[in-house]
Amino acid sequence: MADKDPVPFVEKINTRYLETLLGYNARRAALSIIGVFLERMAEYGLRPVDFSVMSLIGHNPGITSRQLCSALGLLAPNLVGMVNTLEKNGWIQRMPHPNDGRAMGLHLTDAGKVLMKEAEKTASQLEIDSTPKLSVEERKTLIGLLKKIYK
Amino acid sequence: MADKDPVPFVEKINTRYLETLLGYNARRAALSIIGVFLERMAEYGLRPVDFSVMSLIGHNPGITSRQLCSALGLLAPNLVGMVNTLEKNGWIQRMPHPNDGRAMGLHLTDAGKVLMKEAEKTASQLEIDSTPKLSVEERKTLIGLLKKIYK
DNA sequence: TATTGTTATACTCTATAACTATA
DNA sequence: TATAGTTATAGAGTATAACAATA
Repeated sequence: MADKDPVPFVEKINTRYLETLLGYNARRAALSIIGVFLERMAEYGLRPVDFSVMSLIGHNPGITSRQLCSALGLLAPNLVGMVNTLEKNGWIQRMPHPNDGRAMGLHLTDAGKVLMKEAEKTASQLEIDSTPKLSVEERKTLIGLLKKIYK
Repeated sequence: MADKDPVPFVEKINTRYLETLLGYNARRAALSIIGVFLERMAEYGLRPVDFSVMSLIGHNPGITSRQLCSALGLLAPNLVGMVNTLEKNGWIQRMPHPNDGRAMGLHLTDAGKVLMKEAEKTASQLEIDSTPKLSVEERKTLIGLLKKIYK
C-alpha cells in the first residue's frame, strides 16, 4: 500500500475558472471603477447612487421619485431619505407635478446645476483614468457590449 | 414680460448621459446576470459569494481563508460565518495547514465536489442564457476587455 | 381599485476593533 | 513584531408591509 497523499496547500491561487464567467468579470470591473469613483466623488459628497439620481434629475427636470426608482432599480422607501438629504443640501427642490396631485416633480436648484456640471465632468474623466489600459475604441466597444446584456 | 415657463414633467426618461459611463453600464450588466444567477443557484443553496468560495476551494485544495479573502476582496470576519455554514452543510472540511500552524486548509468533501460539478455547469450555462444577444465571439471580447480593467 | 409618496422595520452586506494562537 | 483566524459590533444597503392622499 502506498502512503496517503500529503495534505496539499496553495502557493499561487488559480482563478482561471471564475475568470471564464462574465458575471464575475463584470462585477470585478464595476467594483474597480466604483472604487475610483468613491475617491474622487467624496469631494462632492456624492455616492454613486446620489450621482445617478442627481444626474437623472438634471437631464429630466420634473422627474418623479417613482420614475427614478424604475430607471435605477431602486425601491421607493429607500429613495425617500436620499431625496430628503439632497433637498437639505440645497441641490434639488420638489415642485407639485402639473398633471398628478399625488406626485412631486424633482428639479435641480442653481447650486445643484453648478455641482453636477463639475461632478459629471469628474465622472467622465475618472472613467478614462480608471481604465488606462483601454483604448478609446475598446471603451466604446465595451459599452456597446454591456448594453446588449441589460437593455 | 413673458409668462414664466410652465412646470415641466417627464414622459420618457432620458438616460443618455449615464449610459456613456462605463461604471454605470458595468454595474447594470452585472446586476442583470446576477439576477439570473440567484434564480438558478437557489436550487443549490449558493449565493454568488458562496459559489465563488466553493469554486476557489475546489480548484485550489488547501486554500486558506486569508487567501480566499485576498482573491475575492472579502474581509476576514465576514468569511468566518460563510465557511462555517459551508462546513455544516457537509460541503467542505478544514484540515491543518502542513506548513503553518495558525492556518487551516480548506477542502471540498465528496458531497461538495458533486455539488460544484453541477453548480459550475449551471453557472456556465446561465451566463449564455442570460446574455442571448451576445455571440460567442462578442462574449469572448467582452471578458477580455473587462479583465483589462481590473487585472 | 390602483398608484405616489411615506413611515416603520427587518434583513443582508460590509466595515472596524480587539482578542488568541502561532510565525 | 506580524499574521491567521475569530468574536463582537456598528454601519450601509436592500427588502417587505402598511398607511394617507390622490387617480
